[in-house]
Amino acid sequence: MERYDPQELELKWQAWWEERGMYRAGGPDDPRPKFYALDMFPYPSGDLHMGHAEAFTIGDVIARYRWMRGYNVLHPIGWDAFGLPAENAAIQRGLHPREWTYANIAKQRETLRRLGYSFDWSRAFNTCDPEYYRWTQWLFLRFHERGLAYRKAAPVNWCPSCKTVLANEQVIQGRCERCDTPVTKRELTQWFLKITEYAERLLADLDLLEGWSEKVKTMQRNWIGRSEGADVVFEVEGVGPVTIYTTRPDTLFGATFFVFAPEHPAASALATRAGLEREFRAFLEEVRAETEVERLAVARKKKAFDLRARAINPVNGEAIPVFASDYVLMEYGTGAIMAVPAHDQRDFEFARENGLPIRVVVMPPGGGLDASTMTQAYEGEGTLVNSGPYDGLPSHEGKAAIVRDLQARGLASPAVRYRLRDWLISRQRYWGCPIPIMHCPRCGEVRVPDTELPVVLPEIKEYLPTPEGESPLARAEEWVRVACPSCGGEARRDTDTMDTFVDSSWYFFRYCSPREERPFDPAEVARWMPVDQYTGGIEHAILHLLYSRFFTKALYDMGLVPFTEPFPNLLNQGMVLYGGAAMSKSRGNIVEPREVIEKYGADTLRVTMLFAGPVEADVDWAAVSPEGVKRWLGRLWRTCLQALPRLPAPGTPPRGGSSLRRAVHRTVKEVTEDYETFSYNTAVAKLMSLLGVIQKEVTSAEPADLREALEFLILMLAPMAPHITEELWHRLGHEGSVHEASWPAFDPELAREEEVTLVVQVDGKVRERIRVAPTITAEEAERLALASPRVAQRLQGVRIVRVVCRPPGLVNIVTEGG
RNA sequence: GCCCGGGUGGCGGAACCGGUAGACGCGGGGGACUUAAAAUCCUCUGCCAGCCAGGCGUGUGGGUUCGAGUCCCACCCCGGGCACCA
Repeated sequence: MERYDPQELELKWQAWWEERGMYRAGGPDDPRPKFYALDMFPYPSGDLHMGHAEAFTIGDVIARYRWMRGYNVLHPIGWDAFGLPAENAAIQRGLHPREWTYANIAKQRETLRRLGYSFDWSRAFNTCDPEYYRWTQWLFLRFHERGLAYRKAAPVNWCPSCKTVLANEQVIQGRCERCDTPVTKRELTQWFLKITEYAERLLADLDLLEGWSEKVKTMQRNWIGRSEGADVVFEVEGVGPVTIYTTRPDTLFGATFFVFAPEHPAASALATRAGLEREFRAFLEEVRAETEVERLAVARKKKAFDLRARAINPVNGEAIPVFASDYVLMEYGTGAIMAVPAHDQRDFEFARENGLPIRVVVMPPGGGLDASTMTQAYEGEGTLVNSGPYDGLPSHEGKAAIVRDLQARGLASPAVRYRLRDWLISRQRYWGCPIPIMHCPRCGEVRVPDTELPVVLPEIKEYLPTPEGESPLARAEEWVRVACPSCGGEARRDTDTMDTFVDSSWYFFRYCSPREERPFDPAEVARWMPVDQYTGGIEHAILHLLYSRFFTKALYDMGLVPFTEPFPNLLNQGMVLYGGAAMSKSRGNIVEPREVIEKYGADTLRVTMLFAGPVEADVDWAAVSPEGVKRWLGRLWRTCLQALPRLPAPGTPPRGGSSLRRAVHRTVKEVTEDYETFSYNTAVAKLMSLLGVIQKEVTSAEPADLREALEFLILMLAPMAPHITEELWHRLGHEGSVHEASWPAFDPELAREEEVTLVVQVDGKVRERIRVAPTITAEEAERLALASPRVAQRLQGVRIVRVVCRPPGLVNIVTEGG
C-alpha cells in the first residue's frame, strides 16, 4: 500500500490552493454572512517560532471552520515591522534595519505558507511600508487636531541601554520590557496620546466584552486603576492653597504632616524660601539618579527633605510640618499628599523614620488601637475617634460628612483618579514611523499637510541611537530642514519616531481595504468589523489590547467608525514551553517549527498543538507527542486506502441506522459543539475514537455507510489537518477542495443513544452496571436494579430506607445505617 | 498585601446541570507478524490486595446532599497581573 508521505503531499496542495486563490475574502456582493477571523500579526524578529505556530494554527482552524459553515471569511495577515527589537537585532548583526526586517518577513511568509494557513495573501502589508505608515501619520494628525496628541515636559521612563524613552506599559517591574535594563527617570519633552481622557470608557466598556476572559479584563481594570476620593485644599505657608487627593477623607483629623513630590514646583520654592536651595538641588539629584528598581525595593528608607514650612489642615486648623519625599509621585493625583501615619502604611513608615507624631482617628471594630504601641498602620474601616464633631461615625459616613462640610466651605470636592497615564509615544530611535510635525520658530508646532504625507523615513548611514537621547533622524540635516507651510520661514521636522504600538493600534482596520487611498474605506470597515474572533497571546493584555480599544473609541468620536469596541471576542492561547520553561537561546531548548515540519509534516505539527490541551493552557512541547499524532494520521491514511475499493460512487446515500452510522452522527454532533467552544483537544480525541470504530468495520460495513463515515471524519478533520484531508477527499473521488465542502450535518435521530448504562449504587457506591434503553421508566429501572444478583446480595439482611431513581442513568438504594 | 486563574494516574489531559473519576493520547508491561529490526496489529496499565470479592483514591481539613473532582466554609501550594497610585 502507498505510504503516507506528508512532505510531498503538503507542498502539492499548498501550490494548488494558491493557484486557485482559495482564501480570498468575498467582495461586497458576497451573499454569505461575514466572519472576520483575526490573528495578532507577527513581529519579524527572526523566523517563526513555536508560539506563532500554535497561535496561527488555532486562528486557522477558526477561519477554516467558518468557511465550511458557509461564511464569507476575512482571514488576513501582515507584519508589525517597525520598532526597537528589529532595530536592535539589525544593529547587532551590522545590518540596516530595513534589510533585516524584510528578510525576516520573507522567511516568516515562507514558513506560514508551509504550515498551510488559509490567509488572504492579497491583503498582506507591513507597517514599515510607506503606503501603510502614511496613514499612521494621517491618523496622528487627526489626534493632534483634537488635542489627543500633545507634547509636554515630564519625568519619563528612560532605558539607558535602548537609549530611548518608554511608555509606562513597557516598564515591567522597573525594567525595560525589551532588554530588562533597570529604567531611570528623565525630565524630557515628549509626545503623548491622551488615553487618560478615555479612562472611564475603557473601564466601563470592559463589561460589554463578554467574549473576553475575566483574566484579561481584570488586568485592564487593574491597569486603569480607578479610585474614588476627594480633592482637599490645604493652605501651605509661603505657597498658598495646595490641593491634595485622598481616598480616605475620613482620616483627615489624623494628618500629622504634609508631603510634596520632589518635582513639585512648590517644593523647590519652599526650599529656596528656607535658604536651602543648594541642599534641595542635591536632594533632587539624588532622587533622579535612583532607578525604578531601587525606588521599588521593599526594605528601603524613604528619602526625606524638611521644607521648614507649615500646612494648615482645613478640618481643624492645625499647622503640620511640610516635607518633600520620593514616596510621593508627581505623576499621580496632585503630586502632594496629606500624611496620616496611623492609617497609611507608607506614611507610618515615614513617620517612624523621621520621628513624626502618629494619631489614631479610626478605631477598628475590636477597638484597642493605640498610637504608641502600633507596629503598622491600620488601613481598614472603623469608627471615627479624635475627629471632633465626627467622632462616633462609621468610616463611610465620616467620609461623606467631612467632604460635604469642607465642600460647603469651598475646600474640598469629590474626585475620581486613575492610575493610567497618558501614552508616551515618541521614541529617539531610527526604525519607526516619523512624527509628521514641524517646529517653526514663529508658528510653533505645525502639522505636515495631509497632501505631503507620507513623511518618509530618511535614508541615513548613522542610524545608531545617540547616547544623549537625541533621535538619529536629527542627523539627516537636509531632511530636517523644511519650509514652514504656514509662514514660509525655516522650520525643522520633529525627529522622533512613534512607538511600534501606534502602528499596531489600527492595522485591523487597514485589512478591510488594504490598498485604499485613505486609512480605510468606511464602507468596508462597516462590512467587516468588528472582528468576530481575535486570537493571540495574553502578553498583549494591557499593551496592544488597551491601545487598540483607545484608538477605536477615538475614531468613533471622530465619526470614522460606527462602533466603540474592535474585538468583542478574544481568545488567548497559552504559551509554548519546553521542559516547563520558555524556549530561549540561553537555555538551549529551542524547537523550531521548521524542524518539526521536516520531521513530521505540517498537519502533524498542527494537530499536535491542538491535541495537547485546552487552547488557553500552555503547551509543553517536551510533554506532547507528535509521534502519536503522526501514527494516527497514518492510520487514517491506511484505513481510507483500504476502504477505497469497496466504496460506492460519491453521493451514494447511506440508509438505515447501523451502529457505524450512529457512531458517526453522534461524533458529528459532539465535535461540532467542540469546534464552537474551541475545545479542539477533545474534538481530536473523539475523531480518534471514531477512526477506531471505522477501522473495526472497514471490511464488513455497508459500503455506503463506510463512505459516509470516512467522508464525515475527513470533513471534521479538515480545518485542523488541511493537507491530508484534501488528499484523501480527492482520492475518495471528489473534484473540488475539501475546504470548500460543507460541514457535515448530523441526523438527530441517529445521534441519539440507543442504549445507555444504568448505574446501580447501594449507599452511593457503584455495585452494578446494566445496559438499558434511554426511555426506561423509573419503575422499570428500580425493578432491574433490585433484580441484580450482586445488588440483592448486598441487600440481604438490611432495610431499604429509600430508593433514588434518576432514569435512565442511575438508581441509588439507600439502606438503614448505610 | 489586593485581584484573577489553577491543583485529577508515571506524563499531556477527559468528565454536560452534583449522578460510572481517569475519555483520548504519550510512556511502560506482555504478545503476534518478521531470520532480525523498523513499521503495523492485539492486549494489559490509578493505588493496595496473587485471582475473585473488596478497600482506598481528584492539594488539606470540615460542611451540605441519597450521592461531591464539581456546591459552601477555612487553609496549603503553584501560575499570572497590580502594587510607595495617597
